[in-house]
Amino acid sequence: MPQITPTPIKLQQALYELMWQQSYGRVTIDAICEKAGVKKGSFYHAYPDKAKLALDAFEHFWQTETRPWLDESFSPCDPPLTRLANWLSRGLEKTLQCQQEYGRIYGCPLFNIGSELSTLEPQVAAKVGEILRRHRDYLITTLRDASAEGSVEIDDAEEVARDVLTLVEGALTQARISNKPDPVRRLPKSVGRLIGATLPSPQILTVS
Amino acid sequence: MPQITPTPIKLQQALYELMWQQSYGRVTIDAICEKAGVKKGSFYHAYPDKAKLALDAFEHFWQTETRPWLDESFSPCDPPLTRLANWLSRGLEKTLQCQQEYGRIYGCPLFNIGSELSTLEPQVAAKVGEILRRHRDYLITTLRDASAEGSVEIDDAEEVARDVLTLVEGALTQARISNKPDPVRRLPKSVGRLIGATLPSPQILTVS
DNA sequence: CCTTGATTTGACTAATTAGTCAAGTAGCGT
DNA sequence: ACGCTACTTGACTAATTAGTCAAATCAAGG
Repeated sequence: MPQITPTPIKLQQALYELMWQQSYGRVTIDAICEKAGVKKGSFYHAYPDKAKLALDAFEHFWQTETRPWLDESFSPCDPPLTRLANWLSRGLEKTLQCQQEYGRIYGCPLFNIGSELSTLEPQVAAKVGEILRRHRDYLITTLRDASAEGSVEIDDAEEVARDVLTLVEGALTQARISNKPDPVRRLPKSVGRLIGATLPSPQILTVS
Repeated sequence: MPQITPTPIKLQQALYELMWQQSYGRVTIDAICEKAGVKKGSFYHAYPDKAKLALDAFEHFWQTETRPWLDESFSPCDPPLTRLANWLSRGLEKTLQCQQEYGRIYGCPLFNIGSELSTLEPQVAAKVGEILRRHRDYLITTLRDASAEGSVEIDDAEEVARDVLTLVEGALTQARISNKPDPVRRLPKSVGRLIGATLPSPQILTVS
């Protein structure tokens, strides 16, 4: 009879936020425990090490935050280019919100942590790669739709989707390094250039 | 009468290589010293801490490696789009060489370390930003030349240069995360898409 | 209520690591 | 040769950190 406890999730959230704001390597087990309000023994009862926790942390964040967000941004309700515009607009929104809340731009944990850990924790890097692939799938679908609709001229939607994601993640990293939102602000124009189209202004979405 | 000793440079090289292959945070002072063949006391004689060493390490690598490399790749001898093609071709070359030599793709230390340290060591992040700017200047010049020549149609060379650099750095990071050269291999096509032109095949350059 | 197994706790160990320092060495000008 | 200063060394301390463990606690079924 498996008892259910909030400890693993508290640990996941704690590590996720800490490594997003700082870096994976800088976050100690003690810091995770303190943030999660949990003692170290409980950590080691729930997880054998930090890397295993990171795997769950990424998956949990994907399921509870990223996926719903992408589902809404890329709703087939909207015309394909509007989906792209919405996604970027909401991304900028989040970036600015982060800046306002923490006085700092943290960018996207996937790229930051993935790059930091690629040589040190291959399993975590693989997880990051998998989640990036999930992102890409939204773009592939959207670009295919845009192509079918005739609003862009694209030979290989997958190729272009890769480029778009690379550009967006790169811009988020630039924003983190420079602590300025400008690279993200420029994205609609940049992505437009990349796919050879002008993105429409995003449909305004009010948070419920 | 300032005595001159190779210690600082040995330390710079050691830290640079180690943090490129692993991460900044994972590299200990002891590891730097061992790699440099120097005792810890000498480290602290030369530098007050790791961050200050990193500043010099980035500058030293720029001066001795990156700058000569870019100067040659972007020689105004060649037509602008050929310069771009050369740069990307040599970048791929380096990536493959790295893979062959170390069995791993390490990407570009600027993005990796810059992103890792942006919130933890602002001075180092600022240095990274500065060096990225130097890279960008090569691209701005090149795109201006291309525009003047009429081989591309660009309204704002600086904007596009930013995008190109973002895409390239993003691709290098993708390559590091996935440990595959494909994102770098795709770059000529991707950059071509971004600037709305097809890059020529690179001029073959034999190493002296 | 009582048992059972999951969970939590706090105190513990061992290892790693940053940083210090006094003593020694090496190079250079005079 | 002498003295000055830059540099090097190895041994040291103090702090941090990962990981362990036996005992305590909790939650649920019988």
